Amino acid sequence: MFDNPYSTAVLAWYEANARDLPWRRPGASPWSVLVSEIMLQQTPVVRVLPAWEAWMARWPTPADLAAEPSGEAVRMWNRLGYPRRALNLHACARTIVERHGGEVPDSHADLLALPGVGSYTAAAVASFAFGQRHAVLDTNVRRVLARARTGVEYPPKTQTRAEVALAESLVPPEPAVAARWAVAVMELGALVCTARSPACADCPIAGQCAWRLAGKPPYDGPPRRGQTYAGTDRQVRGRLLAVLRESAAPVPKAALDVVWDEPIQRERALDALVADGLVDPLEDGTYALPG
DNA sequence: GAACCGTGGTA
DNA sequence: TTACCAAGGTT
Repeated sequence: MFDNPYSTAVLAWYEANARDLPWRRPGASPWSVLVSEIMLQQTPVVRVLPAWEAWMARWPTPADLAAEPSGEAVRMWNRLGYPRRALNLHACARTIVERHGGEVPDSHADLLALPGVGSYTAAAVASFAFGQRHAVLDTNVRRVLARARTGVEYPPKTQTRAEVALAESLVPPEPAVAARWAVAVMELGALVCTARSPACADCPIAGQCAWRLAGKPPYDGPPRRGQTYAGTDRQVRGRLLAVLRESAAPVPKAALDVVWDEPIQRERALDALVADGLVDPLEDGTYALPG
């Protein structure tokens, strides 16, 4: 087996250009890596940095978080978005304490069994925290491979088996090199091979990039539309939860009612938050973050 | 497989 | 201003 045709150039580029992110430092614990990966799901690094610092200062180990009510995790999550991730992280902490002796498991299968941990996050933690050999396929890597190998500007909207097979075919054989490759190619996508205006002049594999060599043909597939937000249940849920986050005490329903005029949608959103375990309806008719 | 799940920055 | 994008996962 040989390393892929990009690895030498990408690894050298990473050595010189990697960001100094706290969860990448030598002393970073597997727990701190897991926290970073959950926080980074669909969320930019610049917004995760302060949240991660505060989280790790308060709950340096899974046991520290597991000892708290889940609502404290939701409150600490603040406005990072997708607050069920806070619930997931809290459930991860309890599972890690109850089933793994308080240590983040190192096997891909055990990681995958944790709530909120899918194939990407399991591979990322196994690779970054434990130095294992896995294909780590996130949105950055998908874009790099689409361009360099497939010759198109953007990957398909949903991940395909062909993309997984391609990513797996490029993983260097040595675990330590594979782990380095995983973080390096991801960083290349984040800093150089970006979605909007890629900096091909700074790219270490520009000479081997199928898309650039084809003259950078523009994307011609179906519209890659993002979800609209204004007026959706998600916006209502966000407002409702914000009220509870900002209140130290349980709030009367009237305090929730004022955040959205339309009662049908408001009730539906509140019911969904309760069903999701993000809101606790108390017996006296008030509402609170879960205990 | 498509829809849903938050929030904020940028062009 | 609207639309897209940001280290995805679950149903």
